[in-house]
Amino acid sequence: MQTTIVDGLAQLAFVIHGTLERRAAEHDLSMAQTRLLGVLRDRQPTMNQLAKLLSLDKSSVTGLVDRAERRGLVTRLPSADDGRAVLVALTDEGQAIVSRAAADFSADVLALLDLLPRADRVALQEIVSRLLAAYAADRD
Amino acid sequence: MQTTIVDGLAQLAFVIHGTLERRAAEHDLSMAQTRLLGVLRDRQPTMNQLAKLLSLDKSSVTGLVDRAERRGLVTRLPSADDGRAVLVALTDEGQAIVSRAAADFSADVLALLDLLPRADRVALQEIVSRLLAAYAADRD
DNA sequence: TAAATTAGTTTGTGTCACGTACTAAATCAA
DNA sequence: TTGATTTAGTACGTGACACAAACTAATTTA
Repeated sequence: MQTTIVDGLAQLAFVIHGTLERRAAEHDLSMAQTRLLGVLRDRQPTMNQLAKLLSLDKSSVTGLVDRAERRGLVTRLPSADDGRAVLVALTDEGQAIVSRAAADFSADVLALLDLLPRADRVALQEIVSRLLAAYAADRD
Repeated sequence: MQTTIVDGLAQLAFVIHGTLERRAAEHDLSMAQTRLLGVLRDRQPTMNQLAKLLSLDKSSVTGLVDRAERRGLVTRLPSADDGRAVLVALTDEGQAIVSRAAADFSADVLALLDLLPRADRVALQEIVSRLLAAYAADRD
């Protein structure tokens, strides 16, 4: 059966995805909110850019940002360049919560990897890097 | 800041998860519906067992199965053992659609892996197998 | 400068997940 | 055996989420 590697990767993807979901939930974050905060960690995009970054319809982003803003995790700022545009940024609280969730998630994944012998960890990192690079190159 | 192994694995998990989501969507299946049909491929559980398999509240499963049944993908059957229980099973159409979606997803993941040199593919398969085995053993 | 485009919100629809309350069947206790 | 409790499943109400279509306001373009 050739599908072994497919099943394995799918299982691994679900394990990692589930880990993130669980850790995010501990901070009362849904996956949608988590993705929003994650994207805003090193950016201050417009609503439109945000929609592209998250692969969502712009009307979906309005609601997502509304709820995050209501919780004090993000702010809407006017754009200096374009009077129509709105910039979205993390608040200090948003910054703090996403940092904590990311650290928790990181610890979980590192603990998972600690189950492997060191040589496997090193090899896995290299292979995954190559795979993602090839995937990115292929997506052009 | 370099890309860490945690980031790499998270990215890979999202790529694979997104691939499944996209392929499922081509068959008008949400992730929730896809998980439902996937679980029913080799089982005919009660609503209660289904809730445990999917880690959902039983009231959530009622709605999920309602919508799948309305689309003709699953059926509710009476249980011979327990007059309260309801068995859920795939219809022929449900079977067909989940098989097609699984085949499409499999093809995508194999195409992704084809971007790697053969030695990497082999190594990846082995490492992922070991990782999942260790994870399962750890979960006892 | 009038027309077309773009950014964002509003509104309406559907899915999804949860908690609570409910009905009916099965099990337990006395 | 029968009355009380537990269990399986559904109904209902709420809220997050995602989309499409219609709308307003600002910016470009012709």
